[in-house]
Amino acid sequence: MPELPDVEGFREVLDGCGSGRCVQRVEVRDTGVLRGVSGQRLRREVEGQRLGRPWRHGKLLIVPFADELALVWHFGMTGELICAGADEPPVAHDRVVLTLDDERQLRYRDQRKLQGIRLTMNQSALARLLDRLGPDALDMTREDFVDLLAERRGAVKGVLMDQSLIAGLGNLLCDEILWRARVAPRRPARALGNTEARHVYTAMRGVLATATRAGCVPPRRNWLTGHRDDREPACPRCGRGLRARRVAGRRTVWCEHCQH
DNA sequence: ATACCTCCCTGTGGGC
DNA sequence: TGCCCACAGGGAGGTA
Repeated sequence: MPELPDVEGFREVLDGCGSGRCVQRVEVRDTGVLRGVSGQRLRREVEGQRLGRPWRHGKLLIVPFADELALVWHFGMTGELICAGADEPPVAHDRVVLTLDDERQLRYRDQRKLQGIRLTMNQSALARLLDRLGPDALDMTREDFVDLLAERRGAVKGVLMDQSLIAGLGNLLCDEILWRARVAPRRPARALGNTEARHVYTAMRGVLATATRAGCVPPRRNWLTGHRDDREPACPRCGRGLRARRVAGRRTVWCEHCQH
C-alpha cells in the first residue's frame, strides 16, 4: 500500500534506473491505468523523450521531460515501479512498460488499478493536480502541523489521512504515528493539547524517517504495523488486545490502553 | 466543515 | 468442493 515512504522508494528506482535515459518505447498493456490520456497519445508524446529528475509530492511521483511535459504516477494501493531487463518477460500486472535506450525497462505494475498514470502538458496542468494536495508530510514544520490540528474538529486520524491537508500519509502510517504518540485515533484534532500535538508531529517524523529508509512501513514486531494482521493482535507495548474498527472510512487499529 | 455513502478494481479468505 | 460476499485500501465525488 504505497504511502510516502514507498513512493520515495519508487523515486529512487526511477532515479537510478531511468534518469537521463531516453524512452525508446511505450507499451500500454492495460489502458485501465491511464487517466485522462489515451494509449496512443501517451506513446506519441513520451517515446523519444529524455527522462528528467523525478520528484515526489505526497504519494505522487512526477517525472519531467522537456518542454513542461511530465508523467504523473499514482500507485493507489497495489501499484509499484519496477526496473527490469528488457529480456525479462512481463508479469500479469505490468500495465505500462517504458523501454529505455539501455535495454532496461521501467514497469508500472498494479493489480487493482485504483489509481494510475497521468500526462500533463504544461506547468499549469501539473499545478492543478498539486493544488489539491497539502504540503508534503516531510516538508511540514512543527508549527504549521500544530496549527493545523488546532483548527480541525474532525478525528485526528481523518486529519492525518486527508491528502488536501497533509500529503503522503496513508492508513498504516497514520495508525503507526498515533500509536507511537499514544493518541487515540478518534480524538477530535483540536482537542489535542499543544504537547500532544507536538508528540504526534515527533512521531510522524520518526516513523517517516525509519519507513523511508525501509521503503515501506516496516511490519516490525515492535511496531503496531507488525501486528495489525495477527489473528488476535496484541499491543507490542503493553501486551493488551488491540482494537480494530472503521475510523475516517478506513480500518483503524489502536491500543485503548496506551492511546488516549 | 464534516460525516457518510457509493463507486472504481481485483484477489483473498471465510461461511455455508 | 464450489459459490457468494465482505473486505482490503488509494482516491473522487455526491449528499445531508
